[in-house]
Amino acid sequence: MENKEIARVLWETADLMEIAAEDGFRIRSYRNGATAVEGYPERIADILADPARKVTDIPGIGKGLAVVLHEIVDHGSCERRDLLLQKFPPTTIEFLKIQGLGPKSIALILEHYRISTMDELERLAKEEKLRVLPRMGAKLEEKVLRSIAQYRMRSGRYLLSYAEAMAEELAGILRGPGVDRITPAGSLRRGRETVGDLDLLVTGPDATPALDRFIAYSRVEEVLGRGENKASAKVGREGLQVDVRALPPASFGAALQYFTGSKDHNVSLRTRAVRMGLKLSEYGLFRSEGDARVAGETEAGIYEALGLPWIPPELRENAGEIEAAEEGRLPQLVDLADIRGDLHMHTVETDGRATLEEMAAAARDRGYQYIAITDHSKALAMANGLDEKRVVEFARQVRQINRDGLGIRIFSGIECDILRDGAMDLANDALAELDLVIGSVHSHMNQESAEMTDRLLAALECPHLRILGHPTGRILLHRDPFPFDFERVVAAAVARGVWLEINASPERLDLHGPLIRTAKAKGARFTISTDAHHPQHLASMRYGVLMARRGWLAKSDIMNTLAADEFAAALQTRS
DNA sequence: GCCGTTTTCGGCCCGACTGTTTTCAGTCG
Repeated sequence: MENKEIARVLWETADLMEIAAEDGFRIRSYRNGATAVEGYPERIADILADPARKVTDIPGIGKGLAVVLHEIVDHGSCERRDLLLQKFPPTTIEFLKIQGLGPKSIALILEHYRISTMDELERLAKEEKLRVLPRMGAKLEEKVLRSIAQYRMRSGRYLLSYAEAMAEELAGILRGPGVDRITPAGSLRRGRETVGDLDLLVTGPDATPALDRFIAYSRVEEVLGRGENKASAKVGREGLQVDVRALPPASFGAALQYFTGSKDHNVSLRTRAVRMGLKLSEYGLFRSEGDARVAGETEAGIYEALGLPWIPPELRENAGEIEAAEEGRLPQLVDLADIRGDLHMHTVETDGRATLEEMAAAARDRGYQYIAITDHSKALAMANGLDEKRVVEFARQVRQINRDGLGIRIFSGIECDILRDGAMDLANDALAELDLVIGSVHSHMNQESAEMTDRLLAALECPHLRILGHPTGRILLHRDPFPFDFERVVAAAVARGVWLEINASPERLDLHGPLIRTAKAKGARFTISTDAHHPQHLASMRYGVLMARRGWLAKSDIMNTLAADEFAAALQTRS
């Protein structure tokens, strides 16, 4: 059993405990334990199996959770969870995702009505049966119905990071004699921030046995189909649909192109082929007359035969990329290797899980020249945000660290809350002490568009603000972006020399491709940052780079591709 | 349930908003 699965059981148990109104601190311990397990570099199952090792050496795991971990690894669940599930069916945990419903309300509803599915919850709200319960009213019913609608729209999609991990896991299963390459296609390959299903292409002289290995894999929950060249199944507890295709090397390029999509891109490409007297399918590029094969072994060969340079998958959204390719205007897209520093991260000073030194060491190991430490400001009380006094002390400390030399340059920074009226959460003279101020919205996200726009415009007036953090505030599959006049805010940011963050956290990926393109057209400059709360999160940079590529950005559009001295100089000047 | 310890128990992250109240519980971040 992998750490992720163990953590998942712990998270779920904690949710159930919350609905059951168990002790809050115990619930917290379960969640801490889940985080610890999830992020642990070794397999917990291995440690448990080794009599010379103790899981209780892991911070956050004590005697109690050690027993629980044994139970989970041995039979996939623990006693506490099993007992709770008798009272609250597993589907009711999903109710926690409905805005306006917390554990107390869910417990109350379940006390009065025997329901277990989202449909039944929806019916209760529609039939005005929630408002008869204490502390519930018409407004709540409305909110619940709205939120269920959103929930439905999101369900069936998965985070890019989840799909990517699944693709890697399955590649390990598919690999074998006769298999040369295993390549994810579809929206995962295009770097879309969420993925509906996973397409894996397997090629080699004898690729079909890989389909058997796939079907036999222990994490396959339900086989949907198995043909000669294709197998489909739902994999993992979340039921991600995976299609595995076995392909002969001769048509691999054509299949990769076809299954990468997007559908609209392919339609345009096929239309183009027809105009040229050709015919494009997943089997290759052929002459319309006579069926002679023109290309198919490689993707590049297909594009070339169509008179185009190879188009990076991130651009294949039929959003002008074919025209640009034709005219030789495809951008030289930024690469992960271009990134020289990470400009948004948290430490134990607020809600991060590692010290400044640990984050710096991890960044240095990634080959970065610099980082900015940007903990939260005081408005985020739950995160123990920094007040003016702590900010000034922190800036002094960073200056000292840079004198001592950690092998990487540290910029002192802050992720300062933008308050509801657009004021910054910290006084200007404190912000002036810092090298880099990110301004972010973390509260009152339900403001009307006009109000939110004014709020952001007001924040941009702050002379110390350099970066607008996660500009739309969205949390993927969980919270929609808050409404505001994006173009007006971008125009103001450009005018004031404020850069836009591309937040690389896989739950955010904010900004995304289309907004990035809009902003670039208005002259915006960008930073890509991970918002890391743990050294491992620094690896999320690649997702941010994917967003930038989907936004057609080149290295020169992104400030943290600059060398340390150039970046420091850029911080000094308002461009 | 974890942790730390002045070793066996007390502290652990809190403030604001919302809708439902009629003085505040529950949700959210």
